[in-house]
Amino acid sequence: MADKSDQSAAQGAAAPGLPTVRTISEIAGVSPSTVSRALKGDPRISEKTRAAVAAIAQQQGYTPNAMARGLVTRSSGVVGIVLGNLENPFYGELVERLHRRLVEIGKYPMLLHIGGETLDSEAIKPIRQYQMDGCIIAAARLSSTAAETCANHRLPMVMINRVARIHSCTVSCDNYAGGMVAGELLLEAEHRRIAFIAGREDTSTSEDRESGLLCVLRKARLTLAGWARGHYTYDGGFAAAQELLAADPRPDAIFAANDIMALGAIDAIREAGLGVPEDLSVIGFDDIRPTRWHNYRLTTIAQPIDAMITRSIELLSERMASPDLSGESISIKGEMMLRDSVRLPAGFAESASAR
Amino acid sequence: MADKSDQSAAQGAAAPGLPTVRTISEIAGVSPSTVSRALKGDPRISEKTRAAVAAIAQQQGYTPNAMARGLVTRSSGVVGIVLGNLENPFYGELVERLHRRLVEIGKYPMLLHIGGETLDSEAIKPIRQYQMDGCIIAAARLSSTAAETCANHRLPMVMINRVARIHSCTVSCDNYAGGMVAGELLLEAEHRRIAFIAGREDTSTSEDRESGLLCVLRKARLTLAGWARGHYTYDGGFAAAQELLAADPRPDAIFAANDIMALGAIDAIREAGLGVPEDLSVIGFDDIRPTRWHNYRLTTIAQPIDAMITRSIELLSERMASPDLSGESISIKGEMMLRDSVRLPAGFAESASAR
DNA sequence: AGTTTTTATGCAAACGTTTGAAATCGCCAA
DNA sequence: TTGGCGATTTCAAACGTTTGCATAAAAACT
Repeated sequence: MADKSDQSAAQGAAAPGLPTVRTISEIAGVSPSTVSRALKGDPRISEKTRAAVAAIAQQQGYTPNAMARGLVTRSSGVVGIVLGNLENPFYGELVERLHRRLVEIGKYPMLLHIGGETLDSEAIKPIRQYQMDGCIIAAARLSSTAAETCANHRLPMVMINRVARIHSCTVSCDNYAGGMVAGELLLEAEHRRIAFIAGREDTSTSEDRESGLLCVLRKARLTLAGWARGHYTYDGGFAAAQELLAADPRPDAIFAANDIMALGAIDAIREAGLGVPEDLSVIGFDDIRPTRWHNYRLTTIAQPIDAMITRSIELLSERMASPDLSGESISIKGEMMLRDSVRLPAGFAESASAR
Repeated sequence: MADKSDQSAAQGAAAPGLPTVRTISEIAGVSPSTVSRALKGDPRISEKTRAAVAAIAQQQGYTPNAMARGLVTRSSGVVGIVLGNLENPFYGELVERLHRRLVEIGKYPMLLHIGGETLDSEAIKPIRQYQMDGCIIAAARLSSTAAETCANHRLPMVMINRVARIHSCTVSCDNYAGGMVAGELLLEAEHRRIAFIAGREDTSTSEDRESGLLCVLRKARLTLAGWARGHYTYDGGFAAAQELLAADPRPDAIFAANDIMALGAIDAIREAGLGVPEDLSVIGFDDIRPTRWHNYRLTTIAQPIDAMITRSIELLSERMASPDLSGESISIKGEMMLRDSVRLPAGFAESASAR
């Protein structure tokens, strides 16, 4: 009794002292190392003590200190994430599911950056400070020094929705194929004057989607009936559409490099007194939630977000296990979501459907 | 090419050995403690050595290991954040700015949870594991055990957009006043049959906005001309509006507890062949981006996001400095954004304006 | 010159965990 | 009885910082 109160006084003197591995070890009457091993199921520990330790840990509400662990294992359990502009709901949907999957594999996401800008070395400082285990980058570019830093650190890294200039992993939608599918649909709908609204400059997603469209047009011996830049924003899409509508003859269909620009385009078209799809068809890319809003019902190519995340997590996990695996690029086909913004040819009752 | 391989070899030689405080101390010919103090500007260190150490640290690309530091200072530099459903763009805007402000005060945000559900003790585990310095919670509830855990830890915590049941800090828009302003505007526009679309059950935001409206109606000796629940989603708002329109006589104005439901309501009204604002006025709450889309131009009460974040960061900082400060609740008035979804009375040319 | 003060730096012990190597204990065979 | 083996457990040294206290050197008083 004397020794017990003594002990708890010694330990508990610091009042809100959370239980540590030492606390548990003293209660269980074993050494700290045994506690550590018992809790992670090391086969060297007898079942009896394992159970005893586990019970005490549970009862004391013990949780290992991730920083102490990280310090010695040199793995923090933290994964950095970088997101594109959240004005685009696509990234909201992405981060929501990404978060869930990361937690499932025992990693916690730390926000490194949000927004479209290029990542400088300041932005990625926490990667080193917190010895992050890896990094997932959605739609942003790294400055060359930032990329170099990551490479030097052998930081496992996967980029979503952006093909890599640098040696690393990439998961994206098959943008080229998506562009082709969009083009084919518009041709089938008997459009001949097809215009394109591009995203931000120098982004592979926009360029590939455009290339896919151009490929189909070329086969049909057509050329683009208009081209404007919409910067991946609603306002940009709106302005781009206005510009395109000013042409004579005006286009009879618009393919926008993403949904949010397509929505802007629809509004511009309607504000000009024209109808979608009666006067112009519009098709987008991503399949964000607002495309399903009754005012729009935008036909679009859906990015396979879940599949993309699954693959990203796989690639990342593999590289966290063995950092020297080489870079890999995965592209996944998107799915056409037929809604009401494209005037369909009479006999068009294909398998494709959308809700 | 030769120099390139050379460089990478030089880099890779010391390969996994990042510079530590010891590396710097050896180069500088001082002790590790001096380096530590020099780098954080301890006045006991002479200016000369301070400069020398800083130069070497800079040149070696040294960054202190946050985990080692956190272990001894018991402050990790990590702040947990919890977000509501990102389908609502409000949270996207919030997190984007919140991130920026946190980084400014040297804290890094770790994502604890995204979505509307109640936080259980599993979800907040990282708070203890990573010894987080604080936590910012937007629009989610804590389970009672989770709340208890936070309280036990004296975890500095501020809730945004949700008034606290538990003892903690709260920053929100003045929802009651906002509801009144909305009601007053609708009355001034000579509406007499005003309906309300509520959010999720048991959320103070929705309830307060409704109370504000009711207060104004009562003063005008009116009662609610309809009430439906929209669960804070577009689809919910759409369905709620359909329900409200079925009444006879139907309402001539709808106040939705948030913008995204209001947008759904507008679409439902239009789909019913009615016009906004010719046949019904609609007013929302939040001022999310899509309210500015040309198809909607929704009149709404803007939440003062920047001010709310500023205050949140202040409250949090204060409590990280002295954890025993008592809880505090701040509510900030929102601003009416006049757009086109409310039919205005002829002589209405007030100062209020919106772009 | 001796004593006190100031100023600048170093020492060593933490923080909480993991982990390779060493130690203890039965137990069996030689 | 001794040696050896296998199964458990403990020891002690890391990991990279910070920080109270001691120390050394220099400066300022008697």
